[in-house]
Amino acid sequence: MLQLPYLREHKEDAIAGLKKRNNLNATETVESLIAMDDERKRLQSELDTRLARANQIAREIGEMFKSGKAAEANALKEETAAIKEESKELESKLAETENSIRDMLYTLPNVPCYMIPFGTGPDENVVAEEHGTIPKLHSGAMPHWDLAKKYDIIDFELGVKVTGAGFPFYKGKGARLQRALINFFLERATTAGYTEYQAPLMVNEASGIGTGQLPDKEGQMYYMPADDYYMIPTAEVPITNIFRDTIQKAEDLPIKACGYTPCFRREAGSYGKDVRGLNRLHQFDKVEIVQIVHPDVSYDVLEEMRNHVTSLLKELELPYRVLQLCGGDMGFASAYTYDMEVFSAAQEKWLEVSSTSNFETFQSNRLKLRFKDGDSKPRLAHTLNGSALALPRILASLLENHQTPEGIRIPKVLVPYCGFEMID
RNA sequence: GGAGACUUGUCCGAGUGGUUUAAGGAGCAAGCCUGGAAAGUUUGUAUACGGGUAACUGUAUCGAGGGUUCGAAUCCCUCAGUCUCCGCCA
Repeated sequence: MLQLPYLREHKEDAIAGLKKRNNLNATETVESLIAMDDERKRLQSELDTRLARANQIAREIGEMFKSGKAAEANALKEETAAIKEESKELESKLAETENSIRDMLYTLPNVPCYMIPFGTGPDENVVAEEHGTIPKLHSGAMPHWDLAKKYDIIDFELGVKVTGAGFPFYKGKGARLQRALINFFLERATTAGYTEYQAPLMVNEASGIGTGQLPDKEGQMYYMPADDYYMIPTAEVPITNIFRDTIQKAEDLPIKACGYTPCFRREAGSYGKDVRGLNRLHQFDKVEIVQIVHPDVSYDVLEEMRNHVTSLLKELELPYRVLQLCGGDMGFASAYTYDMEVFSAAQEKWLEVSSTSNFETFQSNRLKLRFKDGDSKPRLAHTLNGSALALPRILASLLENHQTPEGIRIPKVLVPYCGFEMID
């Protein structure tokens, strides 16, 4: 959520930035927010005047009762009736104005960093880095969904029977490989200084609001009405919300946290070959890394996180590229996003396996996540997160790229984690 | 799921309608004291939104939200959470 003082002081920058997101009427929105905020201030100070008077009267009445002047006290009481009525009216107008401001701010996306290019969609993302060579597959090479069947390591039909489409079973070496990947990713994250958490897989509404999934995008999350909980779409939600409503000490920054969780996404309306096999699931596994940092260093930290993610891909011997997303393709809360994609050799396409973003103060403002340097005023921290990594597409790419006529070769780095060298 | 007790500031803790503008203590910070430190002592020590160049000042916040009252940490209602006991349970 953007901050009103920021919108006031950097109005032109904010509007220009929002326009990078194809935001049709950024100017109008920002102008009307500022006007509503002026109104809010006016109402607030009028209300404060009334309340100050009412408090004063209450104190005077107290004194009078004490000194036995009950009659005078009763006379004073009459004055309060009018004040109360005015206060009530001002209060409800104020609440109304505050709600309108809040609703508008909730639906307003983050202002992209000044370095972010214009662009209306995925085609205009910028390739920031490419690494590795695309493997030449032997004749008879298969896409991962056929490999999964051939080696009996993933069962999509069984998932449909037990739950529904998008909830596969991993089986035998498939399951062990998943577990190996999770352990490998967690091991690398904790070595890099991230504290590991095992988080709840359901969150309450306040947490969904804190990281920006609510109130706008409840459609992407599974919802449990009996208890008013949401299944997490990413570990970012519980892990970042650990720090909601806190004031950190500057010397404790950066805070680095990571966690493995299954992730649940409804992804309504998806279909076709883009969602075939492991390409898009309703439940998938992911290791997430999160940092809470001082605003001065957040862009250095973003590069650090990018390097962390790409080093994993190198170790897994997967060809990858890093995209710098353009304004039109960036997520709602992000100021700057890198997407990491691996090449899936049999499908012959790039698959997104990580999205690593700097949210600047957009999340921390919603979360009320601040830090304090000595006696200075609390300031909003910057938050960042990244997938490190999402499993299914890594698995798809591993299976397809490393397939041989003899079986699927496990990258060396994973062998100690899964305990076998080939799936055959 | 049932019954009861409870939730106060950074922490502990007092407070059942009006000098509570939240006692007292601990911690922390600064000053004094000291050769230096400890002890002692004094002062300060929350957050949000306003007004003011500033000193300062107004309002709100005692788990959350509502209500009663001229006035609520205190009384009433709803909800959440913690603890104890009972029931059920991996």
